[in-house]
Amino acid sequence: MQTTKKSKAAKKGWRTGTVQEFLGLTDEEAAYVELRHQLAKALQELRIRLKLTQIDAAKRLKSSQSRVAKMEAADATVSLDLLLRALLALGASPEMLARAMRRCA
Amino acid sequence: MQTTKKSKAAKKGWRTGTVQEFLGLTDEEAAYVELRHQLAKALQELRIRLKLTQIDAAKRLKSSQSRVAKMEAADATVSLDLLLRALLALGASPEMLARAMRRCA
DNA sequence: TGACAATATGTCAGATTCGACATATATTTT
DNA sequence: AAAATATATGTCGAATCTGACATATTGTCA
Repeated sequence: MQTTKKSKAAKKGWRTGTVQEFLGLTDEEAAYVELRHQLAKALQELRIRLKLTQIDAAKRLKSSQSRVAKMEAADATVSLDLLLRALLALGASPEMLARAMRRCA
Repeated sequence: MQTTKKSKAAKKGWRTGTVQEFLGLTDEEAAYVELRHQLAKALQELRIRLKLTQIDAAKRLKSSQSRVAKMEAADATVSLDLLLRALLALGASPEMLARAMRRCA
């Protein structure tokens, strides 16, 4: 779609730009947020591939359903630490983690 | 050197095995520890490549020299979260992180 | 539709992790 | 080898993160 969407938006008087610009994030912060989202997504995909409910997953992780929901939503109260431990607990391979990292680029 | 070292050790009456076996870690715990160590090493390598002292690095990370030392030592009081934020703050690329992950395999 | 399972969101006390400081131990320079 | 620099280790109050629970919302099937 290239510039189509953007120029249409401009006509309507919208300002355009990246989320990063809008929130005034540094590159580092943006990378951090992106990383969290990629890992969160990887976690959800893995859980679903294993055909587990969030409650099932919570048991394996020795956590609670609500926390699993927050992990998958990359909620601000969830650390990268927890996300990674959760992925490992569901059997994610280093390869899988590496792929998630790559997606941030 | 294959089995040489191991068999020599056996002759001397040493028990052999992995650190994981010795400490009785689950696969998940072992992977977590390994991950921490790889990231810690990557951080140190990056800092040195940038010719920064731990104090210099601490300033960029808005942290303290002692904490940087602990990060590089993969100290138990340092979270993966902090390690990753530190790497990003020093400008590590997603590619670099992916490589560190891979090394865990 | 209404019941039921799954997921999402808000809150909080206890646990963990944080930066900072003091101090010990290398390592380098003179 | 003493001084100067760099790194490592111990401790602590404050800040953040965690699991658990309550509750709301969404999705699914009879």
